[in-house]
Amino acid sequence: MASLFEQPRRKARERTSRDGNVHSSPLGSGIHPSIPGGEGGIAPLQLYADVVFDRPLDQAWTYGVPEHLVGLVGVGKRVAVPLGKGSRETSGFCVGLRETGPPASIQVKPVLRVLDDEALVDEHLLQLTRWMAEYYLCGWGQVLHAVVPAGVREQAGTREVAVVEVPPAAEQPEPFPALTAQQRAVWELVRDSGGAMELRDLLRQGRCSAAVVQGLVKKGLLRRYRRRVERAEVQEAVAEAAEPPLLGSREEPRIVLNGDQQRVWGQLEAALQVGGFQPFLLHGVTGSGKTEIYLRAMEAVVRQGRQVIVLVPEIALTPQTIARFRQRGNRVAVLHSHLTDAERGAHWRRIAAGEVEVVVGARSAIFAPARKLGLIVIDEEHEHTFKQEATPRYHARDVAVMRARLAGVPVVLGSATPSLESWWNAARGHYTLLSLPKRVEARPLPQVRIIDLRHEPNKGGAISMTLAAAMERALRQGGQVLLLLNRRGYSTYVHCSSCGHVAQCSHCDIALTFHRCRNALLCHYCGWETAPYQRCPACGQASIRYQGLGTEKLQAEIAEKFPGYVCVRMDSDTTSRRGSHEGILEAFRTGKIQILLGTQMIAKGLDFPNVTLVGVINADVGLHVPDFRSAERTFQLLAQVAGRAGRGDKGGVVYIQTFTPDHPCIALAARHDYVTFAGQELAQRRQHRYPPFEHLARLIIRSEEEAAAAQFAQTLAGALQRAAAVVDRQSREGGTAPPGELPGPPPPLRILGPAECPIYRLNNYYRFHFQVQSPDRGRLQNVLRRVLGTVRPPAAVEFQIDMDPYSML
DNA sequence: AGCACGCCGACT
DNA sequence: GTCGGCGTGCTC
Repeated sequence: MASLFEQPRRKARERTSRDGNVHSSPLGSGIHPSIPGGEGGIAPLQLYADVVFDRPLDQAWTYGVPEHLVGLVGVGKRVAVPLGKGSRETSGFCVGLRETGPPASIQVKPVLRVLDDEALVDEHLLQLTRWMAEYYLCGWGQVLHAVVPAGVREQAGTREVAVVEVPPAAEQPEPFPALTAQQRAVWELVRDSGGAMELRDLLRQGRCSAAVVQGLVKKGLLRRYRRRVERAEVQEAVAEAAEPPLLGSREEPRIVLNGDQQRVWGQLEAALQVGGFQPFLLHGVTGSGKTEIYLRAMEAVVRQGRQVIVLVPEIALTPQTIARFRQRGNRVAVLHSHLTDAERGAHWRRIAAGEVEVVVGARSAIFAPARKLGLIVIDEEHEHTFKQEATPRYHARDVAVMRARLAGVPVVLGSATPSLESWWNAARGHYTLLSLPKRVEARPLPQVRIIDLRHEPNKGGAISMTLAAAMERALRQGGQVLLLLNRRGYSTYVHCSSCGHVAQCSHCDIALTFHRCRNALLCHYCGWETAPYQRCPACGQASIRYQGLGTEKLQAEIAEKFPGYVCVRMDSDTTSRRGSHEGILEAFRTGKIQILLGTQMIAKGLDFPNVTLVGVINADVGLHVPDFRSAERTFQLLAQVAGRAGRGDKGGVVYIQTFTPDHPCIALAARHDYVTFAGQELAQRRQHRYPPFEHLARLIIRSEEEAAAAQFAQTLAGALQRAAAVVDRQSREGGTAPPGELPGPPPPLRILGPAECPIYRLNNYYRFHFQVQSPDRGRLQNVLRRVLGTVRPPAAVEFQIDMDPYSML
């Protein structure tokens, strides 16, 4: 299949080099020699630039480069060009230069200005973003726009938006023109907003097309102009402090590798010496010393004068790890979500200039402009936070593997509980498996006891007598306790016992959670909040029951049952303030806290040697969500949290409370048996044709108008069928069967849907979705690309494609 | 995405 | 008959 973005090749690269405008050099002088040949009679060659825009356009547009800009343009720089019928000035990325123009039938417009002195992205990042555009089905320019931080582009932290406002009364037309019902509604919306309104918001709120607004502008009832606004997220970031606190830089003694580590390190070291693309899956049980392997690999790469990118799921939870990176004498750039645009831009330039050896960051750090990249590490590769839930909906782990391939460097994916995708890639030989099956210093994995809540005597409350007794014992012996409950709030279910009414969000199909700290009923999906009520709003009876257990209620129970001990709760309610993670973890480390309870954020990567007991209050939370990954998620969570116990000399034990002790993901997590779990789960996935055996895309349709959403879902169903038929026919006629293979029937494309999403109404949107799957990814993408080209949702409806989806709700 | 073009229903 | 709203197609 031909690529969407045919790249002009070699010539362009030679050309840019000759101009002294070498885009692969970091921050060069920015001086561009004038072009020879102007007066000497040699006709200057015409140069053309391929440009992509931050729009859902699936191709590049070719512009002529005027002579005075020939020395300034460059691949990876942004340019201002005229676009569209009105030749409106628009900025885009130059992604190619060449000497042959497009066919004569299209009229070429000129590049107006070159916006950057230096290329913002190098050849590798261009290739990577192009691949992303094709893989995730969005515009190349959109990917570039999302990937290059605002602080790196000009006018950091701002963007230009179209706004409309009602002109002052004196300038309004006289008499007042006649309006359609829709125009009137839209006009009143702007008038009542009391000022200027962003066009995007207006179109969404007014559920109208741009033509309606255009009509109002023509009649003189609205004024339209462009304005530069500061992005909301920048305003937030600026308020935050600059750098994360450095933990005490204790000098770490040189660690001696154990046998397993030596074996694994030997394999990795050899690969690093040879160089070239090599993907590794490092499967090491909790506490097996994966970080030390990363550190050795980093050191080896840095010694070669090259750079390392390390991706971590959540930067706030890894201060210990970062401190260890720094202690090894590396210059480390830590990219986290609290940086201001200016700071982010500064980091970006330092990385590009080679002034940084190690880049540590979450998801987006995979786009760090390391020009001498030598290694990529992804820690906790199974974590879902690597998947971006907004366009472009990329998975940083998959992007990392592609980047490593393009750059020709090794990539290490590490986890105690690998994603089944990665495990399968290792099993089928795509990745090299490295195993650390034992903990360091011959420490045993903690013993796990399952508490069967169906038969457990219970004196009211969430903590069974067995668990309470174990906690008492652990605390008396000076150990610390970690308790996992993966649900925030006090009561997760508020209802009326006389009529059955359930407190629900008025914007979502979601039961509200009572938060006692804020004395409010909260929706965990949209944030809507309402006051708790004494009487049922449906029947008026004073019979409201607060049921269902959350972390707040658990904390209250512990305060009552363990009065002599300090118990702190860690969930997104208590850690929203910057630095609060570090504060709580430091207090736990120094022993000021004896009992730490929290949601899944306490399960990740923490290394506290004095934790001798880990308790899981309810292992079944999350097991029954309608998602093919729920068993995998549950296993990962249990195995990870169990791994927090017994990391010191005192040993440790884990108690898991559950109503379904026989479920494989619980029983096998209790035995620390990832390999068996993965084998069984893969068999299930194969049988049900789920990833990693088939590729899955989710199509999401949403609208505030239920009927409009339903109708477009039907339209889409037809378009999908037709597109699948066309692609089928093409692949049969095109004879694209790989050489050596008989052209068989094309692999089937399964289209499930339309169906209401599991959470049908969310944030006032009614939502439908499709699952489309095929064993052949290219075919899946071709069908969806064709669909994108043939249907356009009406103004009130939004339509998104999520390739390799994680959230199915 | 944003903008112009041209086809159907309410007016002089 | 025309005016103009709103869906459709194109953007080098």
